[in-house]
Amino acid sequence: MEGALKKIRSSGGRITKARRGLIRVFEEADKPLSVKEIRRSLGEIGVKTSMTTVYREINFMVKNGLVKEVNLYPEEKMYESAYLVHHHHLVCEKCGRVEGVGGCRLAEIEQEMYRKRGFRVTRHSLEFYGLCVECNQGVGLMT
Amino acid sequence: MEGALKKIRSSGGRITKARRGLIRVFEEADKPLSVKEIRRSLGEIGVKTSMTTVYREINFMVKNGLVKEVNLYPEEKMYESAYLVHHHHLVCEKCGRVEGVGGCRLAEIEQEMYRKRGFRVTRHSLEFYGLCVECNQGVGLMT
DNA sequence: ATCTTTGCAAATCCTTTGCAAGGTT
DNA sequence: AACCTTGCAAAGGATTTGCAAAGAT
Repeated sequence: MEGALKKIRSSGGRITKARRGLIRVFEEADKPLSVKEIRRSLGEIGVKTSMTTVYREINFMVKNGLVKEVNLYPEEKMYESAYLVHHHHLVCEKCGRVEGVGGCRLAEIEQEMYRKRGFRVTRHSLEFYGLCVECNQGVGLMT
Repeated sequence: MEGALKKIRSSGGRITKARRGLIRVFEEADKPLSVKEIRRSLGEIGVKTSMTTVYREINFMVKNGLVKEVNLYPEEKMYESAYLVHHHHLVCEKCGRVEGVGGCRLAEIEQEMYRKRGFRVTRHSLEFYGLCVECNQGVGLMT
């Protein structure tokens, strides 16, 4: 929260209800959110805003490094806090649940990209799709 | 080409100029294409069509397993042939070039997701972003 | 001949922008 | 007081849909 407020101030921005609300929404979110979900979440904590403001403020927060875009679905942009530690996503294609997983092991592969192809990797995006524990119950079991 | 035509027929579809053209475009593409690029590529091989048809036929081809959606940028859907062998993408953030890389080593990690969390991974999407060989020239060198 | 595909125009949906009013510093 | 942010209405784009004409089998 503090770091976020500081970034806003140092970019010449003001601390408004919408921004406080957004910071809180992203702090409390346990998965990436779509623009609509963000607006709904704001509403749930008593911050009423227009879609216009949500769009504008999300862009502001992305530009200032408070929030990151996440590429889960080709249909819809999702956003999550930029303060989360690096992780990947497990997306259940049945119920839609999204979990984060830490323990990234791509560093070695990235170095190899540089050695073998001269491509200097600065970031990556990795998502797994499938069935979560609950949706997977009984699938493939011989009963 | 043959496999593709067969899939179209077996889904009750007809072999039209647009579809032949699309199959050729995807066979010859060396990177994922946006809807606009697809239309342009069609034009270049002499297949004039409307945007409407491009949208409709791409969706048809995705639904019938000829083409896959690729999640390179949150801004824009991209498409590539579903007949390519599994690969990931290297996206240069300076010049926009996109290369494919084979040699996926995520199988073990996927098994671990199942053992440790019960999540059954069926597919994944991995893209690397950074600077390609050419754009990387001289960067970081002490001259 | 029958059923599918095409392209236009219109409809929809999502996102951005201009601007006057209100909020923050 | 100066400057930033908000929300409305309107504009701009992208994608989808209805429908009559053209095309494929």
